[in-house]
Amino acid sequence: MARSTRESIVTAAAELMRRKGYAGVSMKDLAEAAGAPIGSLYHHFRGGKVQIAREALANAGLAYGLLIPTVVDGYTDLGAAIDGVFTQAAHDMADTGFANMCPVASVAGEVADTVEELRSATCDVFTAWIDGGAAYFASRGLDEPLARQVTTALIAGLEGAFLLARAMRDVAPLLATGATMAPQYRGIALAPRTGTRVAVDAR
Amino acid sequence: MARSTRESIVTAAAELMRRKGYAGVSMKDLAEAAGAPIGSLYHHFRGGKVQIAREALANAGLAYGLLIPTVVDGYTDLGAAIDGVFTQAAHDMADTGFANMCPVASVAGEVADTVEELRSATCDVFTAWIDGGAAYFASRGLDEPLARQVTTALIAGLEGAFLLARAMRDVAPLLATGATMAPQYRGIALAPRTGTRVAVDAR
DNA sequence: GTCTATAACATGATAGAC
DNA sequence: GTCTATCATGTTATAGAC
Repeated sequence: MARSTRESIVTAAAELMRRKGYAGVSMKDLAEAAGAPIGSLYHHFRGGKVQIAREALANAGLAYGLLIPTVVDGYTDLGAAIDGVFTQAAHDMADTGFANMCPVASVAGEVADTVEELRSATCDVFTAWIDGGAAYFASRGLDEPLARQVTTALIAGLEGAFLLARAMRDVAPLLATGATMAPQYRGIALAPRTGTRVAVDAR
Repeated sequence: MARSTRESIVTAAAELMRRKGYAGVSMKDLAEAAGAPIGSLYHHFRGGKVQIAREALANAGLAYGLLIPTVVDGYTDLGAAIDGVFTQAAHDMADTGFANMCPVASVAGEVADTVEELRSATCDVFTAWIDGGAAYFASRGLDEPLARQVTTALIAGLEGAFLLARAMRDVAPLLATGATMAPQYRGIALAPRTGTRVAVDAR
C-alpha cells in the first residue's frame, strides 16, 4: 500500500496519532511503525514532528472528507440520510472495536491552544469538510445556507458522538445523536446526484 | 480557592490538561502550576500522573455536569432550551477566546485506546452526565427514553461543536448544531422545576 | 507533610559515514 | 536516500533529609 518511504511515514503517523494523539507519539514510534530509521524521518521532513503531523492530518482529511457524501449518496431523503450516516458510523465503530476514528479529531483538542501550526492544520481540514459537504448537499438540491448548516452540525455531531462512543465503548451516543438530528429533516427530498464529487484539498 | 496542596494539584491538573491534553502535561508542569515540589505530588498521589489525572477528571466532571441543567432551568420549552444551551455555549466560548472547554473532552480522545484507567474515568464522567441530565429532564416532565436520548445527543453535539469551534476559532459550529437539533423539539413543554438537583458523582 | 537530589530512561533533533 | 551514533534536554518516579 505504502510505496515510498515518505508515504509510509505519513501513513504511520496518521495511524499512530489516531490512537495516541500528537504528544503521545514519539519520533521513535514513528520510525518503528514506518520501518525507517530516525534519520530518514528528518531527511524527508526537515520540519520534524510538526511537519509530519501536518501532512498526516491533511492526508487523512482528504480521505475522511468523502465519507459523508459517500453514505448520503444512497439516500433520496435528507432525514433518512442523516439517520443513515449515524447508523453506518455505529456499525463501523462496533465492527472495529470502537477504534474507528480519524486522527484529526484525536489531535484537534490537544493542539488547539498549544501548537498553532497544527491547530491551523485541523482548522483547514474541518473547513474543507464543511465546504465540500455543503457543496455536495447543494448539488443534491438544498439551498446553500441549509446545506452548510446541516453539514456543520453533522460533522460536529459525529465527532462528539465518536468521542463519547469510544470512551464508553457503546454506540448509544451515535444512535441518540442521529435520532435527535434526523427527524426534523424527514420529507426534505434530495435530488439525484449529478456530476463528479471533487475532494477539497486541505493543504 | 484551592486550600490544601492536594486540592491545588488537582485544580492545576484540570486546568493544564484542558489546554494540553494528558500526554502533553508533565509532572514538572504540574508541580510548577500547583506551586509544590515534585516530591509533594508523589506524596499525595502515590499512583503518580495517572492518579492525578483520574481525580482531576472526576472533579471537573462534577462541576461541568451541572452546566446543562443550570442553563435549561431558564426555559419552559424543550426546543428553546436546546437552542439556549448552544447559544450560551457560543457566547462563553467567544468570551474566553475559544478556550472554554472542560478537560474531559480534551483527554478522552487521547486515552481511549491507550490508558485504560483514564478511559474508564472519562467513561464514568460521561455516564454521570448522561444519567444526571436524563434524571433532570425526567423531573421536568419528559419520559425517560426521550430524556436520555436528548441528553446524550446534547452532550455529544456540544463536545463535537466545541472541538470544531476551538480548532476553527469560530462559534459557527455551535450555532449550526443547536439550529439543527432544536427545532424538532419546539412545542414540547418542560414542567416547572421541582426538588433539588443532585450531582452524580463520577468516582 | 515539604522539599532536594538523583536514578533510569525517553525525548526531539543533528551530524556525518555510507 | 539510508542509517548509526550521539547530544542536550526532558521524562516519570524514588530515596531520604528535614
